[in-house]
Amino acid sequence: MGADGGETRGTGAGADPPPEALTRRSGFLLSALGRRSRDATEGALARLDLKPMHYGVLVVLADAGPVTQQVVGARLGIDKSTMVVVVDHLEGRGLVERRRNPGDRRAYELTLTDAGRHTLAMAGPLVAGVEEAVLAPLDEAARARLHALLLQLLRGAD
Amino acid sequence: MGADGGETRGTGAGADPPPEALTRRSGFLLSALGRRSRDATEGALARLDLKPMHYGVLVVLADAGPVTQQVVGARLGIDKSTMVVVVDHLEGRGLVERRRNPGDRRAYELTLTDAGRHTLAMAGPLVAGVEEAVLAPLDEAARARLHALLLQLLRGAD
DNA sequence: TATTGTTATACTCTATAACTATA
DNA sequence: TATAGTTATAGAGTATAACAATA
Repeated sequence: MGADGGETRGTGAGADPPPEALTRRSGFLLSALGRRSRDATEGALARLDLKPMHYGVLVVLADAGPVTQQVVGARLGIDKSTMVVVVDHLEGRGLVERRRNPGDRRAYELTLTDAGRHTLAMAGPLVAGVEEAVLAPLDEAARARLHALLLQLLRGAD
Repeated sequence: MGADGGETRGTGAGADPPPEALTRRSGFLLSALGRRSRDATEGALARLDLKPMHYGVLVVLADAGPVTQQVVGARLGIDKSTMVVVVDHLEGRGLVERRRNPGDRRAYELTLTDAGRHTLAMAGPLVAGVEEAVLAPLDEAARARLHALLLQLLRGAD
């Protein structure tokens, strides 16, 4: 957890507020808001029977074209054994296809199917809607400032 | 996860960067940075044999004085059955004491011991150090802006 | 010998439900 | 009947290690 104290769920739900000694820390806030955003996205994507991880795989494939499981996993920080389960799910639903790479027959090329592109197109607005709800307290200028700061943090530690 | 794609670990570690289609979303960034902050804090507190949740309990007790397990749990969003395990650990190490409440003998009052206060005093700088590392890419003014924005988000959804 | 993907397994975290002792 | 805390259990989520096929 962040500079946390272990908010598990609901820091900001209906429960008592966390003490100022914790909310004073940006690390705690990042952790609490990250969890809130994550949980809300998970709830929204459940309607499409997708977990955030599945959505991420679809996004990477749409973005980077056919690539191997390993490459997708590296982009998302997903372990290769977890990737198997995730791709099994997506393939079982006809959203993704595994094709043996002729050049290296150990590897699969993962490709988006039309159904996968369609599902991704439905998921996008759901994810955007969650973000809209999370960012609701901020006006457009504040959102832009926040995004720039967060991006700087992500990049800075690479 | 945030507006994520399921970064599991290492979005920002040594792996490939996530695609722009994901980093474009503030929700994804919140989720990724929240996890980074959380993991780093967990690593730092491990030296004191504390998890972030344990640290949070100590902070609440230092902040709010003797209160019941239920109250602490509500402040941190920790389930009551999880609270039992957390307090067992803290009590076993002599950092916290359980005292029956004379007014309501079902409830315990949790109190910080001197050892608990001492451990908390050691943990504070560790947590602050993690935050310093996470926020390193930002100067003081940017950190203040970020904190204000995050606080507004946390409060706004209460 | 190293690598892609697979399988089996174990571990952590957390939630749920049933129980106790009080109220 | 309801509440504070406890216990037991089950479910996610994820990591590790051993294995197959290929390089």
